[in-house]
Amino acid sequence: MFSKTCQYAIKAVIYIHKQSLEGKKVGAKEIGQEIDAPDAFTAKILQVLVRQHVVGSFKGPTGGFYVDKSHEFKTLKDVVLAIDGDQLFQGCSLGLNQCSEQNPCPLHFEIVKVRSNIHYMLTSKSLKQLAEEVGDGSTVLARLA
Amino acid sequence: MFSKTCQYAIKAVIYIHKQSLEGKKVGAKEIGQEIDAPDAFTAKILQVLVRQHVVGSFKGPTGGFYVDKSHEFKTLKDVVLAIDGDQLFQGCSLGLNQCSEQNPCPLHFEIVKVRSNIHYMLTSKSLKQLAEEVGDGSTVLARLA
DNA sequence: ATCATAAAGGATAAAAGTATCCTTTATTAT
DNA sequence: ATAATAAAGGATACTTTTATCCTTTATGAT
Ligand code: FES
Ligand code: FES
Repeated sequence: MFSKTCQYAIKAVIYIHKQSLEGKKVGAKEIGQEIDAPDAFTAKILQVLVRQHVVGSFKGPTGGFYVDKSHEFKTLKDVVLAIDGDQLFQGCSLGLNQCSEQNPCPLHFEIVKVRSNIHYMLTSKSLKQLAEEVGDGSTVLARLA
Repeated sequence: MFSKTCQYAIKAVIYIHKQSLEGKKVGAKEIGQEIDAPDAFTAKILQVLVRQHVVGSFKGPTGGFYVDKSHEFKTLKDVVLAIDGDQLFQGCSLGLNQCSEQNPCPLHFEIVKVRSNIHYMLTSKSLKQLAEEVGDGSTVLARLA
């Protein structure tokens, strides 16, 4: 459903939000450790997320990744779009050159429903809410091996 | 959502069903052309589907791929399981070592709903029905470039 | 000013997924 | 029996994704 890169991205963004709730900036290394992803690779992913304004970053000592008011309306959908693009939302699930209502593939009409669910999943909760759920322990970003 | 290989597999199986409706066996080459997939690669995928008893095959002249009574309860879900495995159905969408209700990732409870939709999509219609829809032109397996 | 820190960027490398080609085996038609 | 056909299998190549490492740039602390 999501590329491995995108899974990392989702977890990273939620973790950044969680730390930003406490006003903390976090480094790529720490993020990688917290979400159980290789840190150099995590850093690469974060570069993309910063370019797409999903999160902010600051260089130098006391630097790191964070979110502020300017990111408050970003959702998981923006994360997915930034990393995996719009294939999941726009493309034909069977790989036809485009998804078309007039010339549908055998899965089209069911896929439309699935997509609607996925869209809801990725937009209904704010990243802040998701971060709070991790904060209070009701969900987790990593698990012991 | 599905690997490219799996997209090919789904289209191939539906096409085989379509031809079997008319009692015809079909070769890998023809299948590849009809579903717009490389034929040698299509042949490889078909080997897996045959091993998993999703379709049948017969060697030699007049040979080819087909389905009969023994395949009548196979669904698209079996195709996806044969090619992509159970990651889509059982795995954690965020890549945690396993999906767990007790220790859920932030997307878990929404993913459960999405999965239920996907499961329905892949099991509610028989492969025969899907083949008929392609047969009567209401859906398509390929489109002109 | 200098140094330490952390993100950004570039260059590779390793692994997985996708694709091609050639040989072997089973089956049919002659 | 022989030749032709088509799937099965094996080896190899190409591409994309995932991952690592090293250098450069920006910033803050001293
Ligand atoms: S045409 Fe295939 S999903 Fe719409
Ligand atoms: S724990 Fe992640 S999907 Fe269930």
